[in-house]
Amino acid sequence: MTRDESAAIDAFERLGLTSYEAKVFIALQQVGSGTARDVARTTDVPRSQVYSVAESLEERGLLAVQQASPIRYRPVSIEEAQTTLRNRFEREQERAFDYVEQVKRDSVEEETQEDIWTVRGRERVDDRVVDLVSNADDRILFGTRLPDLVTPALGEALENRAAEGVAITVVSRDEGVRDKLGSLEGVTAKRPPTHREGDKRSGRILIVDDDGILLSVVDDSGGETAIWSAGSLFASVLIQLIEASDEIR
Amino acid sequence: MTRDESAAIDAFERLGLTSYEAKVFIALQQVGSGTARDVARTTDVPRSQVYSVAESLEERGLLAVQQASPIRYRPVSIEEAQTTLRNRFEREQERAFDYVEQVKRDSVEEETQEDIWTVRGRERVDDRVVDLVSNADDRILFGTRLPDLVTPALGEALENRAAEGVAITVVSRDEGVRDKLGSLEGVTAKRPPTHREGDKRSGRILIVDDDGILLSVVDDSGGETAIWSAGSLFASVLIQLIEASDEIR
DNA sequence: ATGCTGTTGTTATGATCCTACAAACGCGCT
DNA sequence: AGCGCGTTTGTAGGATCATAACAACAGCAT
Repeated sequence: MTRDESAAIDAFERLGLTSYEAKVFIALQQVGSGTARDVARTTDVPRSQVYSVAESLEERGLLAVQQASPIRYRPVSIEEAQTTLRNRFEREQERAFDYVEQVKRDSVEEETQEDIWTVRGRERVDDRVVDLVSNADDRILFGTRLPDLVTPALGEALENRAAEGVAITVVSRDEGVRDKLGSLEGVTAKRPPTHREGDKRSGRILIVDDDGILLSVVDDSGGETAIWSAGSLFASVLIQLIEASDEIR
Repeated sequence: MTRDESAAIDAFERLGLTSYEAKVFIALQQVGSGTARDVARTTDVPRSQVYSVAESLEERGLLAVQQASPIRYRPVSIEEAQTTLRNRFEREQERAFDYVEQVKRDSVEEETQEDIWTVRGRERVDDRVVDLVSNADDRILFGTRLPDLVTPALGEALENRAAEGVAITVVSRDEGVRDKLGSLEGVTAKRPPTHREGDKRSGRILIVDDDGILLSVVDDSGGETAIWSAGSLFASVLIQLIEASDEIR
């Protein structure tokens, strides 16, 4: 069992297959088609188990069963397997969220709660940044010294807002960041006036209108953690404090 | 626990969450945000379990944790949760199939094996039909008495083939089927010459070039099962037998 | 301070379920 | 009988579910 193979099996497991199912499917893709014995030979799945495993794979639409003696199995094409799995995923997701949308509380007033939230992980922070940006009505201020933190999704969101007349300022001491975002229609890119030499931990800063703020830091191992708040007194006070300093402006 | 709710929980489980995780996520969407106790109140998840469950949900990016006392939890928006899950799915699928593609045997000769395969389930049959159609070079003959078995994907596939100069004939005694497919560019729709009154079981028939055939039946409970073969002597013989009769033509 | 009460967050402990894995069995064939 | 095929049964291990116990702490009356 190679390193790659067990990684692939793990991935299949996260897609909802059991490890036997993953192994049988992979084995069948290797040998093209074959009997239970053929499959058992190329994997460490016991032959007696192949039958039931193949049956459940058939129900999932990942292989075809030939009624013969001995029974032969044949995998569907890779493309077909992918679309089958994807369709299944979309169907389940729809079912799951349909209900959630039904029962979701209309959280109207809740926006003004005095809450500061923590988000861990680069992608999570990405999502939150885009979400905040997308709700901007008046102005957006975004800053980071790390080009990696400027994602395509952020660019799109900023462009959309700019098209709606939202004033957008990007602040960075990194030329790449300024070029990438400054080239967008309606986006102004600046250098921060001061330069703190020892700054190796700050990640990004985002200010939206006068009531939304996000601030992230990057720890030693590269993990990003952000705090954010929107529509709270906290947020507006923090914004005032930050903008009173001349770090960004 | 309503019927809908447990269905939604099942769907979340198939997406890879545990039932506790699903319950906590749903509960948080209902209440907006809250403490472990709030969550435990609106579900049957024991409060002591909420903490660890919420932690794993945070790792999945489905909720945010507020560092306070007591700890407060807040779900991400439904849209964000969906894209997070979808991204995860796509990533895993890519990982899984990358490996499969690496090791997939170049099954060259294998096409000409003498095999007849069985496919169970409407969607599976749909997929196979589209796959066979897409590989047609010369001509396609498709027939069914059931309008439901004419899917959009089939229509597209036929249109594509027609554009490549493949001769396409659709045979049905159902006017709706003839209209739907006959209206496509390059598709000829016909009525079958004979009419067997007692035919309540046949599903669809597909003949591709002179070497691919698929035949499906519908059982009492509406389930569809198909047999098919391509590139085999079986297939060509069957095609000759069928076309010798005047049932379709 | 002291003691009481209720809550919070953590941890431990069975019960239960599913998968992984192994072995045996019935059957048809030669 | 001997052999391969397909089915069935049994067991060990792990994850999840469900409940309980625990220390730490805040509020409040003595």
